[in-house]
Amino acid sequence: MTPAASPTKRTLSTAEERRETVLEVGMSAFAERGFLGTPTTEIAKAAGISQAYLFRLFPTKTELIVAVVERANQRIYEAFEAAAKRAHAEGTDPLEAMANAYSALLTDRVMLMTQVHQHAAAASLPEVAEASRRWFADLYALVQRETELTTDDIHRFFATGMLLNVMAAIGATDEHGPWAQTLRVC
Amino acid sequence: MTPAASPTKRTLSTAEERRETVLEVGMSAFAERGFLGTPTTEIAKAAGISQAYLFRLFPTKTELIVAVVERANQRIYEAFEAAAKRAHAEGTDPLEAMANAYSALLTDRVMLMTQVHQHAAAASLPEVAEASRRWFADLYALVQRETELTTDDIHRFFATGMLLNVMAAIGATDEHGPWAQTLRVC
DNA sequence: CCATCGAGTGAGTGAGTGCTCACTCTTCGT
DNA sequence: ACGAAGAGTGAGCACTCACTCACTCGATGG
Repeated sequence: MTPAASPTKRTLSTAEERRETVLEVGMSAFAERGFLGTPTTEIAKAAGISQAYLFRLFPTKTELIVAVVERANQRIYEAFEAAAKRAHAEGTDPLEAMANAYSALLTDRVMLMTQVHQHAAAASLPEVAEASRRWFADLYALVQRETELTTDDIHRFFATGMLLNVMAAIGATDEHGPWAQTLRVC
Repeated sequence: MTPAASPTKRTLSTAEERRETVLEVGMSAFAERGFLGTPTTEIAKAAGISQAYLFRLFPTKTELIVAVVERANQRIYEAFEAAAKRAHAEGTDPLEAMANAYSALLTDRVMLMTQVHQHAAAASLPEVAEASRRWFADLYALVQRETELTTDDIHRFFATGMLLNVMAAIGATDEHGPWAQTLRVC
């Protein structure tokens, strides 16, 4: 049983690779049923590892939740950053670019629901609340730096984003009537 | 052990009175730790009844959750309605009156968190999503009828409300910096 | 070839958790 | 005075959940 051939073929993954997988499938799972509503067994199964090993990678469920939240927020930040950079290079409106980037992210139900669950979980998990605030501050600074808009416009920008979150979360579509059509516009 | 005296004194409550109490303390309990995070035992204890009886009053936990959500939404609607009526009588701006009414409601942490948890729970509980949509539609109709504003202004009104929700949920206060000061204004 | 170490798991465990059932005690109309 | 209807509960069932431990096995350097 000498593994003479295929020197780069690994049957075991590194812990870091596994953590990566767990974060990814964990985010999906949490998005569907919420942080408390999703058991760790389910995430372990989806990641293709035992629950016991999941707890070696993330010592508590809370730590996994916080890691998922951090990653989702980071992804939003990077999308905004890239959109602004592109807009500047192309000479188009950076705010519009960022708004479009956010809309695009929200079409991914996983990102959307992670946002909403994050805000709900902030009440019981101080680490989540802290992370939310930190990324809000960073995002605000980014928008302010890249657009040089008035605080009033920036307020409107974020407010619209939060309304979009809620509309999507409660499943409001244009068919539900004029109210949904009006409130779902960016 | 004859209860000879005190003929009008009732030691038992009616089921309706109990349901009322359960709704009230249930809303508080759910607000703190979320719908899934709050066990029914805790609510029963807070309401001063056995868990067994709680399940006679509300046959499933989900039914209790939906009842709590309905009540919170109804309270918001009534607050808006009263504010608009008062504004019309006094000749002041009805939109401003409703905005103030909402701000006042949000100072009650129970109402605030019930809103946020409702939006998060909408993903897993279709009844909650349906209730959210129904009350949003009613609220929209009310604002439109009472203010005769452009859809753009109504959009801004609701968007601001949702942003306020989130800011409060993640515990953002003015001390957290200029971003919080800007985004927390109505 | 072997020692060492990191990857990985089967099989739990104790503390809940929603919900049920058989039963008791009050109230109230007649 | 009595009996039906309603208020109310103790005890527990069936199941789930986060988390643990003793253990196996594959990879890698010397």
